[in-house]
Amino acid sequence: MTRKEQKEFREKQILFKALELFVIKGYSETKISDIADSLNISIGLLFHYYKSKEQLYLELIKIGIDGMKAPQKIEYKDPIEYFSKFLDRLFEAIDKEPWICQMFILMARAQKQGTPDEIRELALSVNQIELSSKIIEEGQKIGSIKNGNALALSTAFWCSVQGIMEQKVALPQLSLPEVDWIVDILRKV
Amino acid sequence: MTRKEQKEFREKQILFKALELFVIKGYSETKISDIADSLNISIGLLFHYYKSKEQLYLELIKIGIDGMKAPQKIEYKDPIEYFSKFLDRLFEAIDKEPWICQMFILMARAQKQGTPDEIRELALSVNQIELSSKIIEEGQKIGSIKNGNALALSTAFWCSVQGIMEQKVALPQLSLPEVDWIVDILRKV
DNA sequence: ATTTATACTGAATATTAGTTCAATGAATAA
DNA sequence: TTATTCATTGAACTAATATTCAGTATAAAT
Repeated sequence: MTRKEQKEFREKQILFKALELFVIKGYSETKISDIADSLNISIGLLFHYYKSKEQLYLELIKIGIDGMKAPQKIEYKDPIEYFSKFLDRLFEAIDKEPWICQMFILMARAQKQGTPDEIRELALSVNQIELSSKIIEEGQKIGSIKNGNALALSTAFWCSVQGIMEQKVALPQLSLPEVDWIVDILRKV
Repeated sequence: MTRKEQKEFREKQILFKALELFVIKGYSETKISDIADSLNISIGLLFHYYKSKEQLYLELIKIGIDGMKAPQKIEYKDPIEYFSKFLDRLFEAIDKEPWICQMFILMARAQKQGTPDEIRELALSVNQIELSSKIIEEGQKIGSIKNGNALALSTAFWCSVQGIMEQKVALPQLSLPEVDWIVDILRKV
């Protein structure tokens, strides 16, 4: 393996192990030595690639933000269809790539108190709840989404999705619920 | 104030401040000195009442378990009505006593990885999701709750409730969503 | 009034975990 | 081939924070 390859390999290896451990144990509860040990590398080597634990967190959040900013080309006539398709794709992606579920959770947690300020602000820069409330308002106009405060509806929807992701990580054996069950939070009966 | 009263006062004072800080900052991120400082007492005094930080966590979880085990005398004909009433009461209680919301979150978090084993197992001993799935099955029989894996439905429901509680603590200004929106996860259309 | 128990403090200590660094050997460039 | 760069390690250093403790003041008991 060339040095360039080795570097890229290590960087990714460390990053993804950090993501995994940050999510299952929590950021503060994860020791640098946990990451190093589970990769069978020295602590010194980890610091050779990332200058601090917080830097590692930061790099992950940057990746998460890039992923969320990538234009989601979801075609839809009815906004309900948008959320339905979104969840379909999310669940499908998670089945194939567990790290997507982990990233989803990391981003959500990073927005909360207890996160280093710089990181928290970054994570807060992409606000899924607010974006969705615009689409919800469309749905309310055409009568497919129930009426009421769109922001609160969006909050209920995303909280539900996040809660399910958290559950998935805590108890992987548990099967994901039907997409329709979650979309029913929005759907007008 | 008599010594007995003083003792009880301090014990509660410390316990509830710990609950508040554990929930808004996270257990690991909360320093013993944070608790002591915000109560204007010395660190030594805190250790006079509780022998360790983990002990404090344990005492809180015990209280949480007692609260959940207290028989919930909710009268209902239709299981949907049970969940509706349950949430009504929960939201009402939270409005009056913020610590109930905090306790709800602490219990949920304690069940996840990253928690000291002894505490995690204790928290896992009361499983709201499993209990509710029994009631959901009743509702499926009489046709008021949508069909499908009752445990997964229960999971979706409780994840949603938990997500909303977390949101409430992170951003208290945000208003709670309508109870009906959440119950719609269960309701058969 | 004297003694005893305990609420309380501030400083000292212990422990944990993040970070630095000098040394080694292997890959790359000259 | 020789020099240089860099991946890697393990031990040392440091910072943060949990925990202990000797001492003081005050309430309770004798």
